[in-house]
Amino acid sequence: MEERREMAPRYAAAAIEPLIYDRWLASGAFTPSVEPPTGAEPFVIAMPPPNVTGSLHVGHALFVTLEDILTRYHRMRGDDTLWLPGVDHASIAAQFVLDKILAEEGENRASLGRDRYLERMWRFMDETRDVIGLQMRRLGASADWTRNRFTMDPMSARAVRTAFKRLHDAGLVYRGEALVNWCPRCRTTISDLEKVPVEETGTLWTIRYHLARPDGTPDPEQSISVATTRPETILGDVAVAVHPDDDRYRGLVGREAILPFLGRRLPIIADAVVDPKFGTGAVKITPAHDPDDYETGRRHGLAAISVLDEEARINAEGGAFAGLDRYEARARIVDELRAMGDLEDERPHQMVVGHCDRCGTVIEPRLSVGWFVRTQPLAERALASVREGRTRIVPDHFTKVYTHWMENIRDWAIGRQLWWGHRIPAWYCPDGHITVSDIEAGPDACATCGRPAGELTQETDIFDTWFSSGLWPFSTLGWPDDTPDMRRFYPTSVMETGYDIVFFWVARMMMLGLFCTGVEPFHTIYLHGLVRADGGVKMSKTKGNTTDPIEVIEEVGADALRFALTSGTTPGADQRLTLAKLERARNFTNKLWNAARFVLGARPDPLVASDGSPTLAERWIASRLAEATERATKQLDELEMSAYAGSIHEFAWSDYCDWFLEMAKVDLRRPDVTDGERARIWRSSASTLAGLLRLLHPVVPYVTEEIWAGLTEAAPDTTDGQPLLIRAAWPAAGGRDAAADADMAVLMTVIRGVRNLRTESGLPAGAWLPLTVVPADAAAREAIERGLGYLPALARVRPIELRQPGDDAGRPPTVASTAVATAWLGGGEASTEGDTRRASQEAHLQRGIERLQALLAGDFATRAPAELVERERARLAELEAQLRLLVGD
RNA sequence: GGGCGGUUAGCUCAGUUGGUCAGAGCACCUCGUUUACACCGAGGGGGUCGGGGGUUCGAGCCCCUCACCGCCCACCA
Repeated sequence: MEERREMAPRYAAAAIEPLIYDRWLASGAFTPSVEPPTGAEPFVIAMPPPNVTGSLHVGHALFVTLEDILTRYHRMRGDDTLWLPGVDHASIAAQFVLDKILAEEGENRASLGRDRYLERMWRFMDETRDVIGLQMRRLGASADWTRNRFTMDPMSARAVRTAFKRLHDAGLVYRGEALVNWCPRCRTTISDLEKVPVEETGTLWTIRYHLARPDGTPDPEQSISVATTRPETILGDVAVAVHPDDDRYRGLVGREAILPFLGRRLPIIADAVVDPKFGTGAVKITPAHDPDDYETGRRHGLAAISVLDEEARINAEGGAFAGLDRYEARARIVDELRAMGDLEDERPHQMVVGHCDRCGTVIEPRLSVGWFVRTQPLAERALASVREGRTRIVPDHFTKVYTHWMENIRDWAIGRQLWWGHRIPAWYCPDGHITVSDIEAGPDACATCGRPAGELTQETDIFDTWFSSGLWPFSTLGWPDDTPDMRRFYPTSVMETGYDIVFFWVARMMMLGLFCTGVEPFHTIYLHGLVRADGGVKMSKTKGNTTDPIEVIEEVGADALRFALTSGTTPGADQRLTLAKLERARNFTNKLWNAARFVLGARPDPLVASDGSPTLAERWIASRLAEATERATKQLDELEMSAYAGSIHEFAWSDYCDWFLEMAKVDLRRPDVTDGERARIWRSSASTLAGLLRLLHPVVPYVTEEIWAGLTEAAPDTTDGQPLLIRAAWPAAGGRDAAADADMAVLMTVIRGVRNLRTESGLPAGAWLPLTVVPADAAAREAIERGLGYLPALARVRPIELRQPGDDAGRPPTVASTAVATAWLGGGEASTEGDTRRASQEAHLQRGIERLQALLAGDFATRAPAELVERERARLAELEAQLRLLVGD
């Protein structure tokens, strides 16, 4: 342990934080004890494992902070707490990133081959995994690193195989042909979720198809025109469809048109899918390249002809256009149609085009055979869990989003034609039988015909990354085995993640968790918002407006970043991280530091036994601490992290620093104070500080831990002999002291009134002025009497004359009046400025009085609860009294 | 085309079940070198809570409607 340093006036977060993290790590505090503490409730928080594709951004910092707050809180509560960290292998994203790196090295997937490519990927993973781990630690993540997991580790691989086999056995996965989303650049299938719709202005071309004469040749006189945004796909046309009730085309149904360039005969069919009002009312049918057409083709028994290859070039089916890229082909076809006189129209057209979420390339619907999860049965259970309250979504309004998606869910294409990921554990035998196995080495023989393993070939597709991510809450704990961790830490208490991945991840975890384990994978889904750049725009690397959390930490410290990200937010709502917010948070850590510097520095030496009874300041702050503790506990239990941060900030800054410490100074410096009393007052300061540190530790763990270290030396009895705050107990709320609260309220009112009066009257701020106080009644007088000792220092007044109620003889024009007392300062005449202020104050009072009089004259007085009416009456009386004083009767 | 969220002081945002809720921080104005902190202290100015209706004794908070802003979902060629 480093030597105790002199506390500097500035808190040097960046220098201190790493040392503290090492202390935590060495203490083993992050890892749950081998045996769960007796009687402890389990608390398990789940995090979205970051993609191992690079370093963390400030959005990751947000989830680390929120999860760490809950983890630290529950650990202090004595719960059997686990926060299991890890990373996700992110197949498509990882390959996208690695491909770019390889390109710089003059290599590519093909030049390396599968094995060397994967080798290179593992090296890349090892590097980034370390970076992510270090960043999380720097943020203060008190996660259990002994259980650090990776979605590509053997434990996860086994869970993936098992889950797939069980789904297969249950008939919930199938292999089949379908039109899938294909990214020609990533060269893989992607799910509907990975396809992002982009509004674009394209072109709507109208193309004339000549009708076939009986001999099969095009009729130059007769034609039918179709509208399309994708002329290149006409090469795959197999029919032309019109609406059955469309009189314009009634006579044509059953006849045939001739496909330009290829001469294919296209039956003209009738189908209600056609909107007669759009375009020409006649639609070209291209089953292999359009989802609607695919369905239409199936209904009419039409062939599906693929004309594009995996890189979206025209294939051999395209005749003379073969080999051309889809956009080149489009231009050529349009040109030639125009030359032939068969391009009837060409106009700009607003449309939505699907792009690859990863690389931005326009997605191509592509006919292929692959593996799918039959989602409906799974979704029904996942819906019931939320509907019936076994899993709760916070904030609540996301329940609707979740429900809507689940109710309209479509089968999930889980195969990916990539290399990096879990290979689908299905084997094919030469006779076409499929064997699914959960054994790592694969099946011994074909499950259907018994052909030996040597004759079987494994599926080359890998799983969609989200399939393995979807098993996260239990694949990380040893499932499918019935491990101690499974029994102890499953299901998860709070699943904390961003709302942007509820479908990708949360929904899949719900479905797979329920299927695999039979229970909901988590009790609560807490969704946070996105962190946006200053100005409200989304952060993105291409825009260059990302915030590097480590840079921020080096500037203001991890605590400040954590506090800034936590406070002033609403669950599920986006937030902007501004410099002002970070500075405010940094100032707060500095404030704490200095408060501690004062308390620790004020320790009487020697510190004798305490003597005497607590002062008003001591009793009041104890009462306030009790209230703050109660509130913080409730807020954290209800996952209101922002409100928690705000309320403790308020308690620390206002109650403890601005009021209590200032009053404690008065008590400590009283000339007649005994050593025993001084010791008692100081111990109150220290123990309140200890309580404050405990309450604050979850959100600003470093600075509180550092101060705690000082406290354990200076006042061991306030820290339970616990050298590390991270292991200290969350405080139990003490009792309130109603009498102290009431006295303090009176005193604060008087002090604020006098301070206000000083400024309002234009009296010098630094001057000691005589004060006259006339209490409103005997009770107020007693309260003021009890707090009288604090008045001189806090209001900078002396001497003080405390009169009997009603005795306001010699009252000058400028006074401060409140419900509890009237007071005035001597030693100065009211300035001109004071006069104008008085005028505005008078108007203000007048307005308030009129409003209250109107209120009390109406139905309010008879219909509202009596206590409310009373309260308003009292307010009116007070305002009237103040006005009388102001205008001098 | 549906659905959701937002619109509160100059800025960034809090406002739990309708009744001191009109708030915080920053910014602004005045004052302050009292031995924790100027990354500070004291005081102050500033908002008809997007517009318009309605329910209620009483509405940022509930209902209707309109206007912007943002997001999500969606197969119209």
